[in-house]
Amino acid sequence: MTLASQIKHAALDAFKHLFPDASIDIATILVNQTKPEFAGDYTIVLFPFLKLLKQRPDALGKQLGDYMLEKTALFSEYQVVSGFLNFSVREGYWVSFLMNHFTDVHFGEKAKTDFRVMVEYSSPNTNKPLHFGHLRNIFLGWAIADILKATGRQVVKANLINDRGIHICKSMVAWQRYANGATPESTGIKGDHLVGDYYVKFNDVYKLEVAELIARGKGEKTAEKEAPIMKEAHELLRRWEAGDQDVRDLWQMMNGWVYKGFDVTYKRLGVSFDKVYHESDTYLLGKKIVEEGLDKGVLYKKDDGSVWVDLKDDGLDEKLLLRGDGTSVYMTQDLGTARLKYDDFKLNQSVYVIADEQNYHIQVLKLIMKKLGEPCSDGIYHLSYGMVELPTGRMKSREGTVVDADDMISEMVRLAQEQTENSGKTEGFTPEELVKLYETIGMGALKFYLLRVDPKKKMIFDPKESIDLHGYTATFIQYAHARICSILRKENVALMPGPAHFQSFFQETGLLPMEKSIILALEQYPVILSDSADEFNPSSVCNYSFQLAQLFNTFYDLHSISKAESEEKKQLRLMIIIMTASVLRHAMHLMGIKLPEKM
RNA sequence: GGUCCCGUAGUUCAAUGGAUAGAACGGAAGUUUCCUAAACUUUAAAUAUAGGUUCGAUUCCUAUCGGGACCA
Repeated sequence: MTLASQIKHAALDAFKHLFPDASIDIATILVNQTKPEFAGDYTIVLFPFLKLLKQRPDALGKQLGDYMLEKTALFSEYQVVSGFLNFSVREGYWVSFLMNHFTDVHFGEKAKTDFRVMVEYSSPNTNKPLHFGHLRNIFLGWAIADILKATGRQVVKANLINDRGIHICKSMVAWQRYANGATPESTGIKGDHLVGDYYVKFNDVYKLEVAELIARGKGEKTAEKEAPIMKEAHELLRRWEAGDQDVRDLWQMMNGWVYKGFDVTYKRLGVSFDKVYHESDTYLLGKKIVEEGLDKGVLYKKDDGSVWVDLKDDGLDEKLLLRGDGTSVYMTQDLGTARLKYDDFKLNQSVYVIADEQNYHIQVLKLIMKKLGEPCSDGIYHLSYGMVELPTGRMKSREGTVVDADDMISEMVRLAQEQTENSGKTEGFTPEELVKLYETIGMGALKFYLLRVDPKKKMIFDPKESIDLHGYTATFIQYAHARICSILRKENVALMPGPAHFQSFFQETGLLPMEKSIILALEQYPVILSDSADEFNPSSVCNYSFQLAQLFNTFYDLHSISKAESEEKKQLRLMIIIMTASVLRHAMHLMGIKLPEKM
């Protein structure tokens, strides 16, 4: 049990004993870290209980403090300062905590349960390459999946590829018309980019054709409908749905190029999936579910044959589920996929990592599933994240303002190289090691940049400003880690030595403030992890890791480890930095970020 | 028109209703015979506005002003 919750329970006991008549919920007991300007380590806020217990702050604090001091062995002293009860934790607690955990590479994790959760993330369309926004999605999905895993869930990482629909048909038309059979092999262009180029080409041509029709006197709406290239795209889609072999072959070929391209990017990002779904496989199941819904009377048909669900009782609107011509909409295939996911894995929870522009869509999906009596409807959780925008607003592929993911990765790695070379830190590395190092620093910076912000908040990225490698960054954490490793190398201590390496001769040694601060921070890691899982928020892990690295850097500047005042101090500090490095590695590993041993 | 989200230092971000609102970048001033200065120390600088609830509000409620998303 963590220290904070031990204190809560101790306080609850004290309340029960001192005020047997009052009933106090443990949730109302607030235990905070004591502000640095006051003496103490942890603080109980007394205000919530004053009225209920008819007590003055000082008197209540004294009773509570005396009782807890006597009944537990945790505290050395306490002070009451205007409604706050500040406890100082015994040094022995910190030292034995450190000795018990400093070699535990799984520190912070929870025991495995059989709670099964799927995290669907990435989920690209196959008509264009990944962009900066996708990166936020991918890193979030990866991080939250690993956080859930570390806190005891069985996790399935899933990717749902939107491989069918008008968008890919647009690329197909443009390719047929203008590519002269160009392939990734013949052009040397990465497959997803090649297909994306023809998607752009489609829009260019489309614009011209519309303009021409308007010039010939057509209205704008009509022109947009009648532009030949658009009609061709719709014709392709119709033939695709009808199973036309030529169209299917072309579709398969071009999607194949895209998948190859995506795989290269995924590999470089260091992410993978346990299960990949394709919407071309699930949309028919979606139609079936809609028909079942009609039979159950949950859904209804309008005169034109279209199928709807009425959500007015839930404060929403009517929602279309099948068009009059029987073709499906996004919602249809999402219903199919949702059931398939459940059937495949018997999930307790199904997490969708999807941008907040689809808040309404997911809300509706969940509601419809519930109405249809689908088993996993309550388990649907929308990990909704804010879009990544440019200072000028949203990225728009039509305006060419999209920041490409592959470009961004290369740029970050290049930046890492540039800064490493500028600071003259390339000595002692082989060329291969340097390549690896630049990749580690560049990718780390990119991931951290996108994960350090609360997912719910939209973020603004200015391509003119490069992502920093100083301050609140992965680089900062990596550097702290490398410094620790450097010390351990010089001291001939393994990164993860056995406990036997250290003698248990620590008594009350007189911890320095910085020594205690770091141990205290380390002690909190399990809470950070568990909260981050509960809130689906990796940014708190980033935040914590940065603070821990900051503490270490301050400590490092203030106190020598290898030339500590005594052998005992040296041993203590070695344990502190071993555990610090270990926790940093653990936390960053969950973010998909590597920490070098040398940089 | 309807629903929802967001306004915190110059900038990018923190702060389960709790003590004097924290960081980072940028600004100013310092630190290298000493374990990696990608670091450390000091310093100036912010809760959009007006009400309300509360012992206590950046946080909850109402209105206004600004920004954004979605649904016809």
